[in-house]
Amino acid sequence: MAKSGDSAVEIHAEVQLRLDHAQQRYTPLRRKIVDALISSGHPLTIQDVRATTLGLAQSSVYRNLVVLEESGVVVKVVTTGDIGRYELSEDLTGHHHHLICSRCGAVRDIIVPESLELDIDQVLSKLARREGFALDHHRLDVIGRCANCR
Amino acid sequence: MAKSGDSAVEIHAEVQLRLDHAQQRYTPLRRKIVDALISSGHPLTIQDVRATTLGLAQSSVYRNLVVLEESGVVVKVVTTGDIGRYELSEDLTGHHHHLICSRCGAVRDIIVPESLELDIDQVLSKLARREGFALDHHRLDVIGRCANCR
DNA sequence: ATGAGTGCAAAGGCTTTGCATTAGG
DNA sequence: CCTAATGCAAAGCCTTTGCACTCAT
Repeated sequence: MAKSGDSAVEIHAEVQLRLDHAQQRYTPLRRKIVDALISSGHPLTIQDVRATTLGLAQSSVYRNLVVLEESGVVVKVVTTGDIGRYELSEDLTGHHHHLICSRCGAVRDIIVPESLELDIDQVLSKLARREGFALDHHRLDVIGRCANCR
Repeated sequence: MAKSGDSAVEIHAEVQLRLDHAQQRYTPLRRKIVDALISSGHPLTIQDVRATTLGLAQSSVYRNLVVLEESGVVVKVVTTGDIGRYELSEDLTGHHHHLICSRCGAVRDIIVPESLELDIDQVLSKLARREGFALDHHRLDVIGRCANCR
């Protein structure tokens, strides 16, 4: 499986596999979206994605992101709730968290020490079990003001 | 200041103070909204709030939640991104985190050990500083499936 | 009387869906 | 050929705004 540090070609190969598995095609448009996500390095809005290619229908971007999401290639990132942002699945790029600007919604990826991740997972898995939840993953975000919005 | 464990009357008193400070009135409708949030014990959607009082205009709920948010009484909780949910500010009810059902969006409050909170804050404040962010707060959510949605 | 709060309805903004056209296997 | 993908436009859904009416000071 693809993992942190993979090159673009390796990621594309893994995306191909996942789409195959989901019986979906890896169309040029889907490849462009994945390329945009790879090169940006942070979650992109639909408009961000559209901006990377001229004459790209909005509906196509939405629909393809749905397909990519259902195939386990991308995930929707929830920030301030207004608009959706997408990034490559963590098992393609590595586990990380987000620094979110409460004013402009900008997102930057951050990585916290493995030891802290383990502590968090240990505590949360217990709590989830106690509440009858089937734990999927955790989300640790930092909310603040980015340099531009101070 | 009000803090974890306060009774409803103490919370109402503190809300009154905050609204006064923001030069806003504590109207019957606002009191009902606060009551709904106190008694529910978890974040409520606009429709949840409306359901607590008959013949309550949707726009009034939205507008009052804006006022309450700007006055530091409630905060908007972002879960799966589709619909907004609101809860009382943490300095009225105590710091906590959320268990979020990825299917139905249900939210339950959870409290993690203080020692873990401290570890998280220490790590995140460093990372935020490094990225030029003015840290406001952190958000640690557990995403999973609730007992009903397994 | 004067300004805030409320209800109703219309407008906005992001997202989804329908349908005809085009491309891929 | 036949199904999937795309573009365009319309529809949906949650949220915000406009406006007249009511309430409180």
